[in-house]
Amino acid sequence: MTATHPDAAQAKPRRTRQTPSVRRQDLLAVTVSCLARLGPRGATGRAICREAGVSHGLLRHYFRNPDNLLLETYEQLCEQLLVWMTDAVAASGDDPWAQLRGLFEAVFAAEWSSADLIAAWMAFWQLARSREDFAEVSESFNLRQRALLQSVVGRLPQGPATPPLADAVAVISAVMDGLWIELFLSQARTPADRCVALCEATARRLFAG
Amino acid sequence: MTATHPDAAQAKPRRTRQTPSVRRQDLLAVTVSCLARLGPRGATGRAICREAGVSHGLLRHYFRNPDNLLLETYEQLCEQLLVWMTDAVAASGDDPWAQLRGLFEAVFAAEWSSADLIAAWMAFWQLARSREDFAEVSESFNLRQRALLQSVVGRLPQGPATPPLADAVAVISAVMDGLWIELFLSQARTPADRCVALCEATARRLFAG
DNA sequence: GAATTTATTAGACACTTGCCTCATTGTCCG
DNA sequence: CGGACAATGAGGCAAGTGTCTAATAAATTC
Repeated sequence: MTATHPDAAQAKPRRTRQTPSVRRQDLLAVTVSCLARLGPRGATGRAICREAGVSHGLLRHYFRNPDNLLLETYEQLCEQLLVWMTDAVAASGDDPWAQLRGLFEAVFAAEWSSADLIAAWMAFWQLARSREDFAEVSESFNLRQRALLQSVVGRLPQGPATPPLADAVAVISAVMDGLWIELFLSQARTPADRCVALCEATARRLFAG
Repeated sequence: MTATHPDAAQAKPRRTRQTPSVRRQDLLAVTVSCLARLGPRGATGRAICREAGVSHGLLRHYFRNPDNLLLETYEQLCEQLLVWMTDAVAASGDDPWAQLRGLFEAVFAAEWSSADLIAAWMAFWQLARSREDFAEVSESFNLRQRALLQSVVGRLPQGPATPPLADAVAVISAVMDGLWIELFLSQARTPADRCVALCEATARRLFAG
């Protein structure tokens, strides 16, 4: 997003001898929006290039094939979301309840809970079903996300009837995912702030003292 | 499953004529399995016919087009799941807790919580994003499912700290959906009976007295 | 047993997609 | 400055898909 001269619009892809990262990143971003708007069926290599405003021949120049572009997009998305969540926790001070709330707010922040993004996410879930490489990325992300959640939940002060940690994490995780889906299916029915509130209420109930 | 003459089966005639309703139902069933195994991208009209063992021209004889086949499959699936859930509640006696447990067990029964079926379900969710007709089916199903859940949850005896009905329903529904997804992503990590137990524990906690 | 209906197949058409190859443009370095 | 080389475009080709039409064979009817 550096300022470029109007006539130098073409100079966007700075060419380094190594990796043309800008154009590449551009294609990755377009892939997400394409996946969200057209679904997995419409998000074809040519469609992505069309949307990105480049010729379809270019895809092959940066990625081995369209599937590989999808996979890399997925990997990047997972990485970004993990960083986003981890940062939110880290920025919420030392109180575990504040951290948990920060985590919820991060997940349901507008940046990550737009119906478009969730649609892309679900497209990847599906690809993970039928493709081994996507499944690996998905599994790795799940484990890491679960670990993050557990590290926060594990620090909450336990109440008299608090369930085993694994159960608590599973329930909280399920509520988050379920509300995420709900948000996806009907943005209006369950606004994001209500999702955060319901998540927190569920956690409080699990750790009530 | 109709009885065929042994010599007819042995000769493997290229065209085995079927009752319209049978063949139609056959195509609908194959569509689900195709969607599950190949994902939304692979579940093309021709692939479905291939898997069903009929020529691709036949699809048009029973359905307007492949999309229409998908839509009807979705409608049928929704209808069946609703009946399945409603029956489970009805067969659980009059105690609301028993009914709720019956509902959970129905949802996570092997018939409906196989990864294949959930995969098909998610494919439909995605189609609902980009297609109006699919969205209508999805919305209608959600409302009816929500109404069923609410009718059961609304009869539970309230505890001192029970949240508003709408919140309780939203949380329980979210946990169900979330665990469903979890089941889909990793069949091994969260077995069905554990899903049922977690759902029930969550409900008990909401209505603890 | 012939006539009619209809489930079913086969094939053709236009179109899209993924893969590939070659031409062109712009940039960098000697 | 001019060659080398990466970034990009354009187009061809085989394979797959959806739609349509015409030809077959099984079932039904008279």
